[in-house]
Amino acid sequence: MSHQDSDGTGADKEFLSTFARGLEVIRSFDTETPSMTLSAVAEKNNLSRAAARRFLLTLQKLGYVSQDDKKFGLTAKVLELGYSYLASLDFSETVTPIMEEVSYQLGESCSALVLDGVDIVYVARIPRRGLIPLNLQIGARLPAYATSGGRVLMAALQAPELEDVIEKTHFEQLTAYTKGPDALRAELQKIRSDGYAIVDQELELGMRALAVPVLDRRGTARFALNSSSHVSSVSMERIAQEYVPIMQDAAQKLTDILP
Amino acid sequence: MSHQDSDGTGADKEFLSTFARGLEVIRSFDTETPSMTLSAVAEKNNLSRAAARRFLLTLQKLGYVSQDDKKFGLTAKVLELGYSYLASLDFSETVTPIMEEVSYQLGESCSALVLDGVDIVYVARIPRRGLIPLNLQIGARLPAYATSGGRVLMAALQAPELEDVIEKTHFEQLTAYTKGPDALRAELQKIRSDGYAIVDQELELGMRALAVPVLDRRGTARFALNSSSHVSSVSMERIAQEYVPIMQDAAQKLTDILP
DNA sequence: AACAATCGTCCGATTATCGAACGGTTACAG
DNA sequence: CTGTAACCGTTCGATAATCGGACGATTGTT
Repeated sequence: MSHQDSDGTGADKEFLSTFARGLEVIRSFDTETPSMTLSAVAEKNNLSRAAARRFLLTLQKLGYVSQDDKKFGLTAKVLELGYSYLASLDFSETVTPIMEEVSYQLGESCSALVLDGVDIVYVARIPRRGLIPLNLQIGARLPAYATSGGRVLMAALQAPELEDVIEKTHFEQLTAYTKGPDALRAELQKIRSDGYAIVDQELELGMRALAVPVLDRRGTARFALNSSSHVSSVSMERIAQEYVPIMQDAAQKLTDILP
Repeated sequence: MSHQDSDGTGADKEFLSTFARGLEVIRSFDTETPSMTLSAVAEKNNLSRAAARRFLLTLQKLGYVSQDDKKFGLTAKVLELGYSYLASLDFSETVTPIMEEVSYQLGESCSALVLDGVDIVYVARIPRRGLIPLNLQIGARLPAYATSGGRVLMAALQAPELEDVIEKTHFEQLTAYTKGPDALRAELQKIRSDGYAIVDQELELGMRALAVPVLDRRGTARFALNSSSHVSSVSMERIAQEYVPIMQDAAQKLTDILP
């Protein structure tokens, strides 16, 4: 027996498969199948019916799923799991007010986001009044390489981690302006010296976005603040000259606050 | 028979304790302890260090936790778990636009929420421009008994379920206006005949809230729409005469859309 | 009434999980 | 640079947790 895994069986002595499978069961509920019968859950997760039933009963006893006439569905309690993460960030008291101030000064939405693999994930958001073009809620994901927030966070990575992200990224020509890996590397250099990133219609035509990194006192990037606007409402020059100082000011305030 | 547990040991043949303990480990990360050493996790969850390590390594391999110099912390990926639930509601395409319309017409925030135990949980939200008095994000909880949304959803429950909720509720005199269990029962009767609920400063002084139930075509309440405003901005009469029809109109539109 | 498609339950077989014990690392102090 | 403290990593036999095939019960349908 090898003590390393990576053999086909994948059986790792310190991998709790029951736990991992249970998490998969939670994730197997999605838009297409918001509620499933026991058998459907079993099939979707490659479990025996008996096993699927054990997972569902466990989740039910814990309050994470409810049963409605043979069909099982998630309850709002599963949001508490994600909430553990948001609570561990502890934004609501300290960070949100500063973001509201930014949103007010710019007259635009303002979001906080972190890097997770090759994606950015929204962790806080102050929306702009009016119809929201991209309806991004907390937990929403976008590809890091094509977003301003993703770029400032990538720019803050160490070389090996950055290479890892770039390698795993699936570069797609989302608009005519979307940069590829080589142009991205050059852009990251610029971002490092500038201290902010502006992305002009690379994710979606008509949208411009600005982001700055928020560092803690040790100088490590904890998350990014971003704001996006329509091309019609603001020029690139105005973003660089008016928006950037406001965002950097907010980022500095946050640095002073963060533990 | 005796196939029921409820003996002290609690060992239930169809309860996957490894899974349940793993979920607890996720939830043990909170605002006070956003990152913990292996030993801290073990202690907080009454696990041996070896066991805690297995849970953490499993979570790490799945990408839900990351390790930073002996300290473990959740990653943004745990939000995906909660996202399974939001995806299963599938609000973003259909429900949100209607809520935006309501928010625009009323000039107030508009939220969608569901009942989970004795709490309501926000599942979608269109915020009002300006400083938000209660900064409620998706996943946030409030006590059902003192909120308009909670009341319309309680009013829609069957008698035994309703009794269960009332019994489990911890009634607190949150403001001078907060109703107790008896007044609540009477109020629920009124809500059933009116088809909407207005709560006047029972949760927080200065805040009034209106909610209507959203039914599916079979007539079961799926969630509630709510809107809250400052006492200074709108009278009770205006809520009843102007706001209610707009909300009920939106609820009807949603009924036609829902599967 | 027979059928099909579910779910619930049981129980011996299997293996996943457990934890005590030991060894290693780092940090700090004398 | 020895000693101590506070961590973490690893191992392995013991044990309990989990598995799943088989059968029975239920429900809805033709």
